[in-house]
Amino acid sequence: MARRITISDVAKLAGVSHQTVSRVINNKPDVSPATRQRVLEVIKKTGYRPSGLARGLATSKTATIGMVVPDISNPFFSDIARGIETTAYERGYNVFLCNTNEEPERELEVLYSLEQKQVDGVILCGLRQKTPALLDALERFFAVVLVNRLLEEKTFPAVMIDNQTGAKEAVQHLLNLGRTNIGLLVGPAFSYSAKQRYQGYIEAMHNAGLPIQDGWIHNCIPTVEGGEQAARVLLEAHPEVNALFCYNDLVAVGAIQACHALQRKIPEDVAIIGFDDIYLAALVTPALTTCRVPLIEMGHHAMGLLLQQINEKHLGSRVITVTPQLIIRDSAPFAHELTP
Amino acid sequence: MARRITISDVAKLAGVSHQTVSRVINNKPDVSPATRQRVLEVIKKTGYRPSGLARGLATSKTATIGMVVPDISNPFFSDIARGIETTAYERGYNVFLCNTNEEPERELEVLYSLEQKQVDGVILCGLRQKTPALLDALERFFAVVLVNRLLEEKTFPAVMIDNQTGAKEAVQHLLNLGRTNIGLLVGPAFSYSAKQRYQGYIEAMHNAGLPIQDGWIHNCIPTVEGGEQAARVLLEAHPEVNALFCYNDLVAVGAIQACHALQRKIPEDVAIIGFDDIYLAALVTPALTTCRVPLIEMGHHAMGLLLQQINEKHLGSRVITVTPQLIIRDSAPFAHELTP
DNA sequence: TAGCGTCATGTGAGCGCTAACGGCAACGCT
DNA sequence: AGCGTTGCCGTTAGCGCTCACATGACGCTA
Repeated sequence: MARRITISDVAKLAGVSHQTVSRVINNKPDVSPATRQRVLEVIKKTGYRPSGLARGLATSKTATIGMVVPDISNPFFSDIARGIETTAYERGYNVFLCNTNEEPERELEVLYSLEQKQVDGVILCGLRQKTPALLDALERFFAVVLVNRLLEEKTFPAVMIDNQTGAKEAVQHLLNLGRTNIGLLVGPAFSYSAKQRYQGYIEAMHNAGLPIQDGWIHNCIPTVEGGEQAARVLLEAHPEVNALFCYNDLVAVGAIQACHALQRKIPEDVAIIGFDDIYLAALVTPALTTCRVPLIEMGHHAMGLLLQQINEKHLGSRVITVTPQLIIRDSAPFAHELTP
Repeated sequence: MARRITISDVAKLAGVSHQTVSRVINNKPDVSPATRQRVLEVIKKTGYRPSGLARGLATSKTATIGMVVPDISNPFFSDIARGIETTAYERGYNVFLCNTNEEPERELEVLYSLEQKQVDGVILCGLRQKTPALLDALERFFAVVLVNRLLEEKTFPAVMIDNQTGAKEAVQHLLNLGRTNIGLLVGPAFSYSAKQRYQGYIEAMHNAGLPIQDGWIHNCIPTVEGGEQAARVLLEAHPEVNALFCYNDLVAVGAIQACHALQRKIPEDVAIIGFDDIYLAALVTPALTTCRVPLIEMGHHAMGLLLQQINEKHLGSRVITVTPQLIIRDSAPFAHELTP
C-alpha cells in the first residue's frame, strides 16, 4: 500500500505548479491545451485520485448528502432511497444512507455523524423523534428536506403523501363494491399518516351518509403481525364487517392471514385494501388492492428540493404532495368482477 | 448559518492551546482535570463539533466503511446491510451504503467515489463485474471483504454461503417427500451461486441413484417474473415433474404463480422449495419452504473480517462460510403432513 | 512608444485537525 | 545537590486540496 499520490506529485512530474494541476482536474478554462494534455497524461500514468477530504475542507462542500431512514429493509424506504439516489447520481452527488434500525434515539447520533462528515444536506424519511436536541441538530445543516413527516415547531421543505385523498378513494372503492360495513385498521395511534388516513375514511363514510362505528376502528402496530392480530380481534368481535381498509400493505397482509385463519373468504366475505403498493402487494394471494404511493417519484422530488436549497438557499416551507393511485387487484376487485 | 466553530475558537475561549482542546476531545490522558473541565464547558456552551474531514485528512482514517450492493430494495442485501451496520455501530464505524441499481458499470464509479472519501475499507456484496479496472480499484483499498462472491484473479477475505449443502438438503427433503421427478430452476447461467446450487442438486440426485434429466433443468432470470416463466415452460414440457427446487425465493414465488396458472396444486401436484428465506417467503400462499441463509449473521461476519483487516492488516484469503438451514413450510411439508 | 487588458501560470495562505517534539515545573532518588 | 522521570501544556508542521492574488508575456490601441 504505497503512499497516496498527491497533487504535488503530479505537478512535479508534469513540470507545472500544483495550482495548474488543480485547474486541470477541475476543468478550469485557463490552462493551455498542451499543458492540460501533459497533466492529464501524468494523472493517467500515476493513477492519481484527488482526496475528497482535502477538497471538502478547502471548499466546505462535499457533494454528498445524507439520507436517514428508520428501516432500510422496509420497501417503502428503500424505494424512496432509489429515487433519491438516481437524482443525486445525475447531479454528481453521493448519498450517504443511514439506517436507524427503528431506534429513534439513533436519529440524533446519525445526524451528529453526518454533521461531522460535513454533508451538503440531509433528507429525513419517516422521522420518529422531535426533541429539542433533534431540532437543534437539524438547524445546523445547510439544507434539510423531510419526507412523509412535517414538524410543527420548525418548517422545512417536505415531500408528503396525500393520505386523506388516497384513503377516501380506497373506502369509496369498497362502497362501490357494495360494502357498507367497512372496518379500519388505522396503524399506530400517534402516527401522522394514520391520522390523515383516518380522516379519509371518515370523509368517505360521511359522504355515503354512513355512521361511524367506533368498534370497527382499531389501532395496530404497522407490521404483518400487528395487522393479523388487530384484524382477528376486530372480525371476531364484529362478524358483520365485510371490508377492511388497512393502514399499509403489511397490515393488509396480516389481515389476509387473519381472514384465512377465520375461514373468511377474500374478497367474497371480506374485501381488503392496503396502502403503499410495496412490491409484496402483487405477490400475496389474493393479490392486494392498494393505494400506490409513487415512492421513487417522492425520492426524486426530495432530492430536487434539497438541490434547490443547496443552490438557492431559501426555500422556506415548500411542500410537494404526491397523490396515491388506487390499484385494483383481487383482494377488492371491481363490483362486476365479483362472482355472485 | 454562522461560520463553524473550530478548535481554535474553543482554545481561545478556554484560554488553552488548540492542542489541549484536541487532547480533550480525543480523551488523551495528559490533561489536568481542571483544564479538561474548562474545555468541556466551552465545547458544550459553543456547540463545537469536530470536523470529520479535517480529522480524516490529518490521521488518514475516517472511521467510515463503504458497502456496495446491487439493489438495496432486495431484502437479501438489505438484511446483510443491517448485520454490517449493527457491528459497525458497536465499533464506532459509520457505513456508507452505496447502491449500484443493478448497473454493473456503476460498481467502478462507486468504488472511485468511496476512494475519494477515503473510507477505511469496503465490503462488496454480490459483485457483478470483474474487469481489470475493477480489480485495480479494489487493490487501492486498505481493507476489502467480499460477500457471496469470490474472485479467481485475486483473493480477498470473504463471507460465503454453503450453497451446495443447502441445495443438497433441499433436494433431499423433496426426495424424502417421495418426489423423484425433481426440476431445477437454476437461476442465471453464469452465476456463482447458481453453479453451486446446481452441484447440490446433482449430488442429492446421485446419492438417490437417480439419473439427471436435462429437460428438468432450466436457467432463469432471478426474479419473480423469471421464475414464473421458466416454471411454466418446464412444467408444460414435462408434466411428470412433481417438485421444483428454485434458485431463490423470488424465483420460487414465480413458480408458485405458474402452478396456479396451470391448475397444478401445491404441494400435492408440485412441491416447491426456494432459497434465502427472505421476509416474503412466509407471507405468500402457500408459505414457502426454503433454505434460510443467515443474512444478518453474514453481515456481522463481513464487518468482523473488515475490522480485523483494518486493525491487523494481513488476513489473506480467509473465508467464512455460513450454512443454510432448511425451513419447512406449506409449499413442501414433511411427508407425514401431506394429505393422501 | 507607452499603457492597458488578456491569457497562462506560479506563489502563498488557509481550510481544521493531529502528530511530534520541546519546554518547564515538580517530585523522587542517589 | 544533581539527575532523571513524570505531568502538563504549547509550538510547529503537515495532511491535500482550493482560493486569491501576483507576475510575465503578448497583443492591441491611442
